[in-house]
Amino acid sequence: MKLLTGEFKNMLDEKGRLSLPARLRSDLPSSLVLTQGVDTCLWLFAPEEWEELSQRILASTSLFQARSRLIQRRIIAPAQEVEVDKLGRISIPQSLRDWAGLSKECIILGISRYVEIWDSQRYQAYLAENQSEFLSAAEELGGLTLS
Amino acid sequence: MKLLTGEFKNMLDEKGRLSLPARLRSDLPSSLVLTQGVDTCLWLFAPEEWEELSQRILASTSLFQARSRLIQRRIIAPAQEVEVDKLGRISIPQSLRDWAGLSKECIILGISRYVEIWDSQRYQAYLAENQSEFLSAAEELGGLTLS
DNA sequence: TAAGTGAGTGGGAAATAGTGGGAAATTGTA
DNA sequence: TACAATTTCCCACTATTTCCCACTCACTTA
Repeated sequence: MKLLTGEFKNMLDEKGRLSLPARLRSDLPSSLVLTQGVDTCLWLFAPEEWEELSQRILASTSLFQARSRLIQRRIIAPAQEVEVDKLGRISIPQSLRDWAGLSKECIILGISRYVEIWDSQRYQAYLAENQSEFLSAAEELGGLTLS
Repeated sequence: MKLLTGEFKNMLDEKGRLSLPARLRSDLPSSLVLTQGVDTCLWLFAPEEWEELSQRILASTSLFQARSRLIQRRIIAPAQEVEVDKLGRISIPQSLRDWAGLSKECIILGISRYVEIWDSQRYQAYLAENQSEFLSAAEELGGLTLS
């Protein structure tokens, strides 16, 4: 699969539609799966990727364990299929919009195998809060070098 | 790949384009990957270098760990492919321009396997702030000798 | 010193991407 | 069954990006 990365800022319109950045769009199919992410953002997957991820989650969780049910309810349950319209937009269901706190300005992150959608202010706050954590995580990558 | 070094000062034009210094250009392919660096600068890689680095990062991080997501969002997500136009310029996407605080005067650093792009003022400030840190880091290299 | 070459800068025109809004269709509700 | 509300489809406008070319300045070479 191609790169599928980049950080973009697009506006959610009054009808709850969001343009996918052209650079990401060209590598995505016209039918996608949108769900709640682990932080307060939405995750957008190609159907095959979602299929694989959800199967793996289901395989490692059980109906009879509280923690498992939590995971299933938080990740699997909210998933909805969305279509890319012919101008390259998706319409984000109200429930997901509310949950992620999307107001108008959104940040769209391509993370190689999937896409994240954040409310712009929340994302800035998230980065600010985690700046020092990031720096120490980066130090830990110190072992990685350019060959 | 050849040694890719040198410190250059070029101007970002009003459309967000930056000339790559001719000396670096001749050793770079016409398609490159630009992303956020760990400090407030941009990193520019040849695609193969980036491919290798990003794969190693992705392989050592997980969608389900907070620190991993932070690394992915800060390093992997902002990466975008840029083309060198036939006059040797790259067009720096708005989001990266804003993030690195590039206004007009930019410093371009060749660092052997990759290139850094700094806002001139920020780079000066960075050097000034870290002068004593540099001196002690140099001391630590004491074991290294010529030969 | 003058001409030639190469590097960097700037700007116009065309193409593309993003945004907003109307009309039709669908859904839910009374 | 009729009405209201929401969603979907379609089109138009505007801003941004991309492509192309011209200009200037500095350095080299004759």
